[in-house]
Amino acid sequence: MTTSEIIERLKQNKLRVTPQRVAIFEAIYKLNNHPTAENIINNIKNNHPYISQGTVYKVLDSFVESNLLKKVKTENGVMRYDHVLSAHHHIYCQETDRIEDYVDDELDKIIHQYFKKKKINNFQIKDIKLQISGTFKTK
Amino acid sequence: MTTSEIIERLKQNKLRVTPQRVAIFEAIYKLNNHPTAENIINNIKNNHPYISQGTVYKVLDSFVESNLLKKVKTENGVMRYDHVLSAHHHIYCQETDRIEDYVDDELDKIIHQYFKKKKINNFQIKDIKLQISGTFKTK
DNA sequence: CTGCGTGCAAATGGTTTGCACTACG
DNA sequence: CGTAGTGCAAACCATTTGCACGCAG
Repeated sequence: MTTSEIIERLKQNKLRVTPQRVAIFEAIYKLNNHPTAENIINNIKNNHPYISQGTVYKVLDSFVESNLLKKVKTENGVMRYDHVLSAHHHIYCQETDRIEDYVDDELDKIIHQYFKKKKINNFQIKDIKLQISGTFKTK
Repeated sequence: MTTSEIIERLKQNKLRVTPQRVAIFEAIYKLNNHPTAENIINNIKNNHPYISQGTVYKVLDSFVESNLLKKVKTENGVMRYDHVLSAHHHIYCQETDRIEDYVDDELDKIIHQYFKKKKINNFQIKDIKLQISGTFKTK
């Protein structure tokens, strides 16, 4: 994603284009493994040494507000920011703490059909997410 | 669960029996909706005014260590403690913040079979949890 | 020029920790 | 009795907030 595309993206969402916002946007797309706020701050510091972490949090919130990102809460309670917007599940590696997205329409269909037949008492399902935990094989 | 059963349970797990531990154990079984540490502290204060919250956290950790409880981290980042030990999923009500357990062997079987056929690249699955979000119907 | 965005530093809040004291076994 | 458990208060740490200043539109 180029800088001008990012600027376009921000404008579309009626967000003022500031160097900080652009830098944060770039960082998230560069670090495309669900970075934490800390990851983002560190990544930005390389190119843009002057950015305050309060701002990073505020910008991230504004991105979430505008649906450019999703906030994901992890096992150990730190937020991660996810730029994949379509519905997807998460694969979580217990050893390396890595999170990968997992999209599987077939699986979604199976689960969806299952719950079509089998209702849960007095509950209206809006969304189902899987968390698949395990380890990456280091072949 | 009676007090003597609780004491038995603690002994089985080689945990010293103290009034604090018994009180916390009781509270968790009374508040059987995945209480937070805060819920537990408030509940205990009614009968046992003198208990420090540091202790509550330590006791909860020791219970988790001994597999008497499971720690669950929720959307908004607070820990909840869950005394259901068998594998289960969670139903999360977006309106009331309520969490219910959901056990469904048939569903587990379907998902398990699905992943038997369809492997995920270089990943060994240890555990799959569903988070079912939605709202309880207020008939 | 007007107000949104930024930087800074202080506040927050759930959880953890260190240490002296207590009481279980 | 000795050691694990407790109470207390201070520390932690990711995140949030308040406010004065700066820059985008």
